[in-house]
Amino acid sequence: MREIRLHDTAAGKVAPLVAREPGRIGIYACGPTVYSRIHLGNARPYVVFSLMKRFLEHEGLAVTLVINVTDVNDKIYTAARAAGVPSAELAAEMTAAYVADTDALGVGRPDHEPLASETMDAIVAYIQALIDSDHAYVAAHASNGANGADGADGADGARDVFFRVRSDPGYGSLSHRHIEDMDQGEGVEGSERKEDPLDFALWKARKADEDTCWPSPWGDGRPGWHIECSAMAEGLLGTEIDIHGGGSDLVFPHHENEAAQTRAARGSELARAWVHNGMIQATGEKMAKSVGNIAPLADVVERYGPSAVVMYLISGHYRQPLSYSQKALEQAQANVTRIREAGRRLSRGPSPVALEPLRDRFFDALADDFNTPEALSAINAWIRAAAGADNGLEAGDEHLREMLDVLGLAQLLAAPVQAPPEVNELVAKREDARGRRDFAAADGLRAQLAQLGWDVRDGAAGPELVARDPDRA
RNA sequence: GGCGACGUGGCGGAGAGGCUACGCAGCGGCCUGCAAAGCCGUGUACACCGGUUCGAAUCCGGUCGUCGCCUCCA
Repeated sequence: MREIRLHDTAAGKVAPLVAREPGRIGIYACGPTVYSRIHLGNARPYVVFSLMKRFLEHEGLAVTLVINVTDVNDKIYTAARAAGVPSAELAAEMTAAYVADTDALGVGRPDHEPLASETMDAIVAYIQALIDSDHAYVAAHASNGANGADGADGADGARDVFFRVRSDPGYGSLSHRHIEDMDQGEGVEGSERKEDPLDFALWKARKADEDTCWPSPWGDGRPGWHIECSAMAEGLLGTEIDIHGGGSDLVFPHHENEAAQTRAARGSELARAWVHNGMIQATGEKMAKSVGNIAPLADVVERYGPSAVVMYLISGHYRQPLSYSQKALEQAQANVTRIREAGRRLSRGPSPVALEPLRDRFFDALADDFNTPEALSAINAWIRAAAGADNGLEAGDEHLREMLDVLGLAQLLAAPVQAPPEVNELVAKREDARGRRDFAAADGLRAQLAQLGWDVRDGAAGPELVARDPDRA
């Protein structure tokens, strides 16, 4: 088996992936907060870690991929209020939309997709463990509502619980920053109840305008953002997870806090390797809902097709920023078309042994910090070589299928769609016209066929029908 | 202000001390009634200024610029 190397944010370098348990790899990636439809930027980690799983499986490892859904969160409350629907309803609706939107990409589903709302017992127990070990504390005063809108806030005695950041000597080791260097911004919600401005919330006492809450030893409330991931990840994968991933914007504070919680409560690291993908940029900056430069995933898939979207996402190295533009997606579409055309010229079956080095180059590239652009380059080289041999007529598609499958693009080699009878009739009429050298009539029929979504290519072996854009049915 | 990335040919985007990916677009050719698809050929790029070296786009220092994080964020 190849040695697989990945960039670990904590170590700050590319290092060999050594499975916690031989032959098995657990991956936990942070998924979306479901308060609206996801955008292209949210899709990047989904695709990166899904494809990483496929690659590791190809290398003979048993992989468990977990991508969580944050369905309890301030933004959800805010969005639900604005929409005039219960927050749980909005969250459920957007979770379903997220599943549909990512399903459309065709790269597979994670093995587990835990919801924060369904992990409450474990979250509460986790917080209790942190309190018991003195790494967390219950706020001295009941929350009185940050907005002061309702004097009854917290009257039931519900309290916030905070994590004592300075109690973790390892704090900052993931994001490589020192506590002293941090802006200790004031004015953050709940700051007056914290012992230290650095501390972050594990449990938030229920506010009057929040329509969901869960019971706890500290009163009704809900979990903070970071604790849910520690709890969900541990519940499904344990600690010292092989790979913990997400967008690079999560390194601090989200992942730093997760790591601190796990060290404090369990005495071990949450993850052995932290893998972060770069941001997608639009209009020169990070694509984000708060910036307003987002491209909803569903729209992009609708417009360019799922294969082109996946191709676009792997056209750059996962750790680098990736620019979003119409042109970039169109290029990805052209690349997809090129591969599909190549597949058309291949027979089904074993590939020439002489092409194995190119296939190996593909997998070696992925083993080297998941270098998809280099891997794509190997595919192109393979295609060129395969096509060069007897016009490609003798080459089988096995290698190409194997490579594309890891990228979630094997559908590009799907058998061509059969044309309906009326289309074939038009082709026959056109052949007739061509036989009479009535090219005006022939060209007219070709235009008609194009209207119906079929291209005709006149080859030595007769006309070939090609469905236009089968990726966008 | 602190921490960290990055500046590559028209565009996207790898790589990396000497062997100068790959794709898209363009151009020329073959094929074709014309197309389409394909094939062949074609572009000597690495922000700037110094330094190290026989040799640097690749290492070191500086300059300029862009981006990310430090606050919710994939």
